[in-house]
Amino acid sequence: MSARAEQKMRTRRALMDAALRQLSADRGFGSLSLREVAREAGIAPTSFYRHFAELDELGLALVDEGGVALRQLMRQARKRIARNGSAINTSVETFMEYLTDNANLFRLLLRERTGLSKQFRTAIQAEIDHFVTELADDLNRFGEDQGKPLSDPRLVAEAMVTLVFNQGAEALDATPKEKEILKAKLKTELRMVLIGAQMMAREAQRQQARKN
Amino acid sequence: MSARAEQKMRTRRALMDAALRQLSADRGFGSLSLREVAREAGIAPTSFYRHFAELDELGLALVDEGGVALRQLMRQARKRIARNGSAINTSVETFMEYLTDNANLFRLLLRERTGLSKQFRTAIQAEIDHFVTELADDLNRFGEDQGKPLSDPRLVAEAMVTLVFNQGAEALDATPKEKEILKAKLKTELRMVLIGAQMMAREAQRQQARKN
DNA sequence: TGTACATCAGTGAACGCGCGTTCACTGATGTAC
DNA sequence: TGTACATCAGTGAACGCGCGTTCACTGATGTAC
Repeated sequence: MSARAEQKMRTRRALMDAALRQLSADRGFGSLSLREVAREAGIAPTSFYRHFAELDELGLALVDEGGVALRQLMRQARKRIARNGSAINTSVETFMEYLTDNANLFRLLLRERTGLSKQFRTAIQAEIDHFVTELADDLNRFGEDQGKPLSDPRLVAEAMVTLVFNQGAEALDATPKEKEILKAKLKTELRMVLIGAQMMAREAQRQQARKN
Repeated sequence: MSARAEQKMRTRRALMDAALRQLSADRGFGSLSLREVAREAGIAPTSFYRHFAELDELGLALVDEGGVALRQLMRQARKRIARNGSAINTSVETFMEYLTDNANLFRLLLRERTGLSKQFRTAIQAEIDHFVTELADDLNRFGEDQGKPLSDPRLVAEAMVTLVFNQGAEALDATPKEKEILKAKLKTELRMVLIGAQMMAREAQRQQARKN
């Protein structure tokens, strides 16, 4: 790549990092201003337009990065589960690790998922849907392997993701001690859903058997 | 009350209604301006200060109203459950009814629960905690009555409220048809959690028995 | 009931501020020959 | 390799805008006697 192109990439990166740095418990993406982000990145406000047509475009680029992080997280969790077993424990531990390492990126996903801009919500929903689909596949495969099929794996996956993301949002601003408590709670919640779904599948099977 | 005090109350009400009216899928409380709310309420911007010291104070008054709605909802649900049985079905139906009737009030609660202002989050969390506590009591009583105790009723209540509020947020901008689907999904999710918690309690009992 | 004074919800002009966006520019980097 | 021209990331001045907040005011309502 030419030196010019490399420099351009570096500045683009600086803008995205500047925006991420300014996200926190009290600053949503919607409260950032173009001038502020440019200032933080060390460039003139007008230079911003060499990289993005508007602030939201930068936001969507960050959402993309969040999606990448989610997919990486899933791959990592699978690898670890294959080694350790203990799917729920391992998944929660992996999730929390990623959450901590990419706090502001997840903050963006978790916050803007129900945020102001339709465009943001749609983009994030797509990433989450992908995540849910993958999880549903895993749950299904896992259940069949163990001879404990699940009723409605997709719904189970949705419920689990809802619970995970919600505790995630709380964990973002929690102390390490609080995080441990949240992890324990989350694991129990997930186990409840999983066991409930197994019982419901068993019940449905029994009813089916009676009919035949 | 004096005519003057009555007029003042009416204006205050008009300000709160104006703010509520401007909340929607694309407008969070944080994006409202004092001037806009005053304009919509039909008074001069400066008159706003006769009623609230700042915009957030109005927002917190709305959160209070949301809390009242939540408590009313709970009372209503209990009454109906006493009549119909079918706790989950009835609760979900009642919740969705309230959600629809007070769409923008719930929008405020659901959105600002994870929103920008610490003050808002704290106030809303307090309302939700109260809600969770009541639900946990109900679950506990209900479980004992039926001879099916629950493991950790408080945690079950938290998981349920998380699921309910999340589907609620989605239902806010859903068509009636989509709402029916969301209701069905939510009921199934709640059933999974409940059954799972019952199974876990039974399992714990068995282990306890073995030890003795 | 009538009068004189106090209260106070609502007003309009004015302020300074940070914002997003435009524009014509500069000067280093890239390219064609 | 050297030269002449093209590209384009970054700039600084300038714009109009809506914002929150202050201030001194008005005039209807309330109160004391």
